[in-house]
Amino acid sequence: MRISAKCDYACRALTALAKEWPNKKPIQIHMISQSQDIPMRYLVHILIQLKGLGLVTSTRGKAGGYALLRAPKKITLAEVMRKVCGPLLPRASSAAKSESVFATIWKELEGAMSKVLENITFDDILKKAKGIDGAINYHI
Amino acid sequence: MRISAKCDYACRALTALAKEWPNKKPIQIHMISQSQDIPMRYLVHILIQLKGLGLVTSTRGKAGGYALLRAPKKITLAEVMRKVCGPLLPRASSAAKSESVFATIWKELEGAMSKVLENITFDDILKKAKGIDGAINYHI
DNA sequence: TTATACTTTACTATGTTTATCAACATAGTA
DNA sequence: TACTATGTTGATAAACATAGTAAAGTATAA
Repeated sequence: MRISAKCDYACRALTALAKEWPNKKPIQIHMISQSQDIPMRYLVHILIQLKGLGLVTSTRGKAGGYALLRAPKKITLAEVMRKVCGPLLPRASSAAKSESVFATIWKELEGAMSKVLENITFDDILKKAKGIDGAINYHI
Repeated sequence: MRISAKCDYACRALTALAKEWPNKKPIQIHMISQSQDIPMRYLVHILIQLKGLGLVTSTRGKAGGYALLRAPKKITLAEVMRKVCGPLLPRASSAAKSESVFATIWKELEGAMSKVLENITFDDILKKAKGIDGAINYHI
């Protein structure tokens, strides 16, 4: 089991947008791509999805780009993960088998994950990032 | 993010074997396939992997088959998941990016999952399954 | 009108899941 | 020993999902 690249990218992209909150100026795709080291051509699709999910808004034309639709404090990792990565349960579980022991266990596991992710907002992530960047100072 | 069918199958197969513990007689692949509703040709490969991981043993020839190598009580879901499904972290995370905020968060998440899974042994699963089978009585 | 940046569609590459088949190993029997 | 039924092992390939690329289309500020 793995967190997909797409999910990781989506979270990192949202972090980049959260950094600018509540500025009015939108951020261009290539900026996000550079700062977060995400393949630009792929990021395009992810941002469109995030827009469809009601997490970000977009502006076209010159000085266009993307911006958060809500305050970072109001966006939890749980919401993003659920929307972008989908549920934890295996696809194959049929109706009959949904009564199986493991259906119960996987749901229990999903609950434990949610508990952790509900308590992390993108405001928290910004604070954590500042700590790491300050200590290591890796980026230019 | 999803629990792969393979992981789900592996757990169900181990449950089928756990039911027979500590009988001496090995269980054939087609028996496991039938009772757990797992595609037989695929199950073959999963069992070979489980054998390589030191979870089960196999006997060839007439009356051959598979059996657990340890008591169900001594096998946790955490061990199986870690071995079969691999780590939670996204593959793409490079060395530089491993210092990223999300690398930390994904590890935290993995820890929360482990805590749940460490506390579930295949003995527990057998008991749960009995409860469900007894109540619903779905299988022939 | 024009440059710019988002939007949409189509395509390629890679990896995972599942199915098929031939080769090999073992136990029982004569 | 040789034969045979039964079952494991391993290689290969089709079907599908994911990850990433490319380029033409569309909206908007200047």
